[in-house]
Amino acid sequence: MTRIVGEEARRLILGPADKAARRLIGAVLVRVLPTGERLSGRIVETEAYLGVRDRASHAFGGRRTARNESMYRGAGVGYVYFTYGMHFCFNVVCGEVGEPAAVLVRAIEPLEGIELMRERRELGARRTRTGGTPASPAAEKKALRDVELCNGPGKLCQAMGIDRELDGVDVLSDGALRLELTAPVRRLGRGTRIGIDSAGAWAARRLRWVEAGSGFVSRPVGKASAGE
DNA sequence: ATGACGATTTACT
DNA sequence: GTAAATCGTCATA
Repeated sequence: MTRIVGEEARRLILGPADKAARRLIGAVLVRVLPTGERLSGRIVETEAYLGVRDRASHAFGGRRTARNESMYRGAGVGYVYFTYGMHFCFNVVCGEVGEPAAVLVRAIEPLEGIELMRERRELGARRTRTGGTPASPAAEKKALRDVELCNGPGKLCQAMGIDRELDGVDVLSDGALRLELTAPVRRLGRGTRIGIDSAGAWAARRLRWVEAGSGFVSRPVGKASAGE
């Protein structure tokens, strides 16, 4: 399948975050490790963070700090932040320079490097549970299925090795983290964003997008479960 | 300097 | 369903 990269891709994602969030479904995210090994996956779930008026956005009200500086650097920049004391989340910035709009990548369908992803996820999970001490027999038996490797914003960062060092990189250049667009995905589902309950009326906006029918999303849309 | 909290994940009842 | 883990960031003082 034809991959759209570089400046052509930048033009396609530049604009309102809701539009960019839809366009990014189906795009391929590629991580090139320092060893040269490749990890990649198709984006199957995104959320739009519209800009300074969006109460759920880190840039709400024009807030601009060291943490969210990348959001202001223009379309194609990656915004990686650390949260809950243990997880990273990855966004693709889609606004003009100075306008902090971005798309949170919430889930990908693993394509390349699946066994490396599994190692990272299982090691990480063990470390979280035991604080670095030897794992219990039960923990050692823990085996993650493919569908559990990247079905959440923190999980995919752990699997792909995305951390603070990749904050601010241009994902439309040939670097350690690359974005390759494909033809638009037709079958989309939408729902409300997850984990933003304190955002008032903005929490009700349906700014979350998934590839319809994908089994690799963090949670299905369209049901009355928490977060919908 | 301090305290509250988070665009999450996991385990447990 | 609920709670714990775990710490950088930010607003307040």
